[in-house]
Amino acid sequence: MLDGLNPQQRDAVVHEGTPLLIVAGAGSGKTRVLTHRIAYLLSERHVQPQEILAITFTNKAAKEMKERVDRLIGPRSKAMWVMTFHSACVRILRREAKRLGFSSSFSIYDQADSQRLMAMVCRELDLDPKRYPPRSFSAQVSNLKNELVDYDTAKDKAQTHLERTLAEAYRSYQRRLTEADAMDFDDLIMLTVTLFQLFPDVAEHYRRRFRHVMVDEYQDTNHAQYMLIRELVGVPEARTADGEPVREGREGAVEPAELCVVGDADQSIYAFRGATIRNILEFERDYPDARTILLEQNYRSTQTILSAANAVIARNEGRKPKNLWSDQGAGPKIIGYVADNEHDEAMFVAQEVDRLADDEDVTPGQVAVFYRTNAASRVFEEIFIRTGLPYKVVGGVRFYERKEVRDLLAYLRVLANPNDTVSLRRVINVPKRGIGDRAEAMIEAFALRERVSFWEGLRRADEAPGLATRSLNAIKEFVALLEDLRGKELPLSELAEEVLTSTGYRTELETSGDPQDESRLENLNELISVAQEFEEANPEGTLVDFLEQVSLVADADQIPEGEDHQGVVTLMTLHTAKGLEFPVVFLTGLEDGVFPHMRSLGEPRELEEERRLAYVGITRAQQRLYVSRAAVRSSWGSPAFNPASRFLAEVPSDLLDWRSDPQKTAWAAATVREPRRPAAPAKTGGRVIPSLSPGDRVTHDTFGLGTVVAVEGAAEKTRVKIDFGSGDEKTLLVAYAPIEKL
DNA sequence: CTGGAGGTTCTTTTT
DNA sequence: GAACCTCCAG
Repeated sequence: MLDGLNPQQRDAVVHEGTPLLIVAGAGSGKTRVLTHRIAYLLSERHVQPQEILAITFTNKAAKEMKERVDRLIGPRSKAMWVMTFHSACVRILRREAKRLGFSSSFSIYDQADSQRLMAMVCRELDLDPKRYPPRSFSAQVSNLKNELVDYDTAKDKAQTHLERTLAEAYRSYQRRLTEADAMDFDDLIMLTVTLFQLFPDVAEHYRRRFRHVMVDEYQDTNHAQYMLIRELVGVPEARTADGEPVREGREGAVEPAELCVVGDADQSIYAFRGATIRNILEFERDYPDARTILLEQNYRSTQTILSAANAVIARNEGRKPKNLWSDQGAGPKIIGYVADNEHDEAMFVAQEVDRLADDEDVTPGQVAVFYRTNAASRVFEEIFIRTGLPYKVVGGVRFYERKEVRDLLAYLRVLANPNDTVSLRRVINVPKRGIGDRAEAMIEAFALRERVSFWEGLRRADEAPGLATRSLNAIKEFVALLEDLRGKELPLSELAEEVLTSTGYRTELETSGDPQDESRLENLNELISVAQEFEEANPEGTLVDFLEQVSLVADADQIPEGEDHQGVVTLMTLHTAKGLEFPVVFLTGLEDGVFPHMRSLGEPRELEEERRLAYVGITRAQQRLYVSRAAVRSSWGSPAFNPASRFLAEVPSDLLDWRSDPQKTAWAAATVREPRRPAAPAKTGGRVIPSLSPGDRVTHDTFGLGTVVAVEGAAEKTRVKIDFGSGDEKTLLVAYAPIEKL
């Protein structure tokens, strides 16, 4: 059980009695430690499998952990709970739903659903979408829930008119959710915490059951998840989201469970969804008798790659110093490439993958391409298709986010839960059946007045005033259709097929002239085969189970499986890449404004998060790392000239081997981005903005002749430092300064 | 009620 | 350059 572990790993596996924090640098074998720890608990410490709860963030991580434990100890592992935060909470909530006023087959709303619902609520409250954007409201409510703030508290805390409006929308939104017998992603966590706090007997049940709680990627937990862990472990002290200590009234009736968390503050990249690095930094304060074990030996990458990663992350302030090391030798240098534009960059990647296959025995399956934003995947797809390179884009416009897929799922959801108003209204006129906005509004008003659900309103449509006969007939037909479908006792996949046929959805797509409809049909068939697979894997599975699984899939769950990733190049965002490793990694789009992202440039804290993202990206590579940037990149349809990413300069130059002359495109560094709308920047209108790089000679209207010393900043904010002789250097905004290039 | 024209926003990152 | 909204004619 302890074979092949280094001393620190061994300590972590056998540690006993007090809370344990494993600070696991990238590639330091943390999954190995976790799985061995579980196996050790079972075989040496006589812990029962059902007493173990191991929590991860993605299904993929959970699945991998489960498989590896299985390999160590065999089928006994089945009784353990190894799952994501969200699945674990759903499992608990389904059992106890009644206590919170939900049915056990409640729907789960993803981000798109909750945005739709929030849009409905905002319209109902008559809010001007310009001043109160529903998307922003939806995001803010999500943030509140991540901090366990309910709408009453939000209302009490509200200072401004905007905050009061938000609290109002929050209340209304939550009421609609409950009426629809639905929970959003954030509710899954928050309501589980509420459940434990409101019903001590439920909390105690789970505390008695789970004597060992393990949490992976602890640096990515938000406040709600932090509290959930506290509740599960059963420690009476906790703190609020603001860091204030609180002591709950109860004393633990059950001895606290043994807690073991694994994480790495340098890989915290989810602050935007409420993750707080404080959870890991202050673990020792939260759990006073905690032990911390550091894993610094890296088994993944060459020393060159690690040195680059160490140098970059060292620029972040206030972090605990950590130095990854490897005994694998230096390996090849990091290769840098400056492309003329994004097409050139993608072409370079494609050619390099080919070359590696020919010269270095590297297969496409060993290669990954990372980018900052999903939108960047397009160019790679175009070029890879043209060059015939096999690839798979992970995430992006996800399968389950496609319109037709959501439509079919919405039908299924309505069949499982008639109160699911968001889904019901989504499909009420899809395909077109003559129930328009007006008819829908009439029904809504009627349902509201009669205090019945929207579905009930539809069923009683003949009592609703103001409906045109034509609309009424259409509604009657629609209701009959759904009731007929609901009455059918069909296996899942056949039910899905039946929905497509009886609604006319399939016929509509088949007979339309739109070439895109062909791929829509393919997607629907794909969904039906997903349903078939589900049936085969879960003979007992219900429609509700299927819908739940579909709601909780993550991007990372779709990564091609196996060591060779089925022979294809894997393309994904840096966020999705966390936790993975590849022999060859291309880190693309290293431009200020792209990566680090434009919106982080002014914010030191966000910039540090971008840097951690860079650290995550670099440390995915095992053997070879490529870094590339494009001098010109079109975004939003118009070209942008971005300077080199500051992260490139943070990689020690002796580790980097530039494939092309960086001077070649240096001119672009200082070029001002083309104005997006010709009218917008009136001040610069008509004037030719000089593109400058260090060494250029310029003249200034008042300061006279000078030499460019440095260029910094992006786009309109590009500043140049110019030496006008006599020792005085001036920093000027290129866009406004009266300078001319000589 | 539908569909097309025209305008607007959008891009961080995700369970 | 796509996906979404709004407005208006038929």
